[in-house]
Amino acid sequence: MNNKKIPEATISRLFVYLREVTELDKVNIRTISSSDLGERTNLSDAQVRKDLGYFGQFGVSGSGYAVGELKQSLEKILGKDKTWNVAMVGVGHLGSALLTYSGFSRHGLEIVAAFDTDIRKIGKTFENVVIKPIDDLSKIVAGKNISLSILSVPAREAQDVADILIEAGVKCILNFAPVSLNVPEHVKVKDMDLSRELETLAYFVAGKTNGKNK
Amino acid sequence: MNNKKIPEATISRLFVYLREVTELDKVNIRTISSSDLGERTNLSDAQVRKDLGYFGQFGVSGSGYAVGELKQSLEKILGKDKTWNVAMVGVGHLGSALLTYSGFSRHGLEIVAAFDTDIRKIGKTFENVVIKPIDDLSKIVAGKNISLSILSVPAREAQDVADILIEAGVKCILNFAPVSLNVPEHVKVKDMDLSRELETLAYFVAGKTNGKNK
DNA sequence: CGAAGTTCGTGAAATATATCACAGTCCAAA
DNA sequence: TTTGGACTGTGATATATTTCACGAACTTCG
Repeated sequence: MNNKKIPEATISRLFVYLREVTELDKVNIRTISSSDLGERTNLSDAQVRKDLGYFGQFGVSGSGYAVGELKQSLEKILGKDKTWNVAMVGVGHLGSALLTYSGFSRHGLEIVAAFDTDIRKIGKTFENVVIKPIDDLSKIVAGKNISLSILSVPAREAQDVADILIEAGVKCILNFAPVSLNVPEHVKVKDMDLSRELETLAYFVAGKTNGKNK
Repeated sequence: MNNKKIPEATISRLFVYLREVTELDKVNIRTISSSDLGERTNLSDAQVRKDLGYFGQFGVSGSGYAVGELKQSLEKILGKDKTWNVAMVGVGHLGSALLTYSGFSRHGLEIVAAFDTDIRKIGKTFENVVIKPIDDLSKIVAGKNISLSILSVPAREAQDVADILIEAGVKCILNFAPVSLNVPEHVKVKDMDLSRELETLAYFVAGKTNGKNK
């Protein structure tokens, strides 16, 4: 194990490796080399080894990585023994879709509270989560020890809601609103700007391809 | 204007700048400096100037950038005079939420076709888009000149569907399925793995904060 | 008009990240 | 055991991206 700062991209890839070895484990594959794992994840063998190398030595020269062990190690590193409570703010189309999305809980992410300003939505239930008014956010977030949040409110409300979340003690925001949030140092935001991502992809194939003039 | 390869991150930020100058334009602010624009987007002034510098000289020493001109230039650079047809595959919770999401069309992204394998969904309409069977995908994608796609099918089907999309001529995939897609060189994929993003955020605040042991 | 103060544009430096390449380790087979 | 082949772990190298820093351009004001 070395002490260098670990790139965020490395952590993100670790989850991909974990996903892969979990699959391998299911089908009783016992061993995998960095190059095979790289092939399955569209990464280079060196990248795989380097990423894992930040956390210790998991491999065996000559044969590769023991799938079961690597899976356990990754789970340990990534805190898969933990469960995270998540607050959802903004229960529109996207928010309600995410509330009913079972993928989160499979990964130890439990949406335990949901909030909206729309009085017509308050009191409704999605997947056992009752929608509460934003005014209750602070109390509930503190009470349920929530440090992760998903923000899917309209752009114009996003900053205000983010401020409330942060004030309440939330440390991470997965931000679906197309705005640049201003947050203090200790809070991490990941922007999920769907239009922007799609447009950015489009940029790189434009010319070669077929957007239409308006 | 220089000829160096332009980072993808730069392009992505250009959309952010455009969003910002569009706001500024609405409220009749005529001029903005790189440092002010940086502050509004949580980026450094140098980053702003460098990004814009890839595409020419838009600024005026001493006063900054003319908002209207910069807006027009960015729109030009980013192909905002074009409209993109988008295919949506997989109309589950998430897919249908995205179909009814108006944010795309505001950005020149029109979802003009939607597909699913579930016979119960086929024929239903969301926002004027009729859900078609995957078997029709190839014909429709070619016919409507679609080069962008959103993939929100279950993980196990994702690669097969991606292959079909690519075969049909799609060039970009916004991939919500938690799998590493294998695609040819000329196709661009952006993974939107919501759980992974949230978990990656969580990793960096863990310890300082409060995931619970299972 | 000239001086003081802004702000841009951009090479150069710094930092971050990914790839290379190979010594050393391990396995399998005879 | 010994040999050949497979594979890891990791410094060194290469590439990519961001930040620095400063000359030149422009604006404003007296």
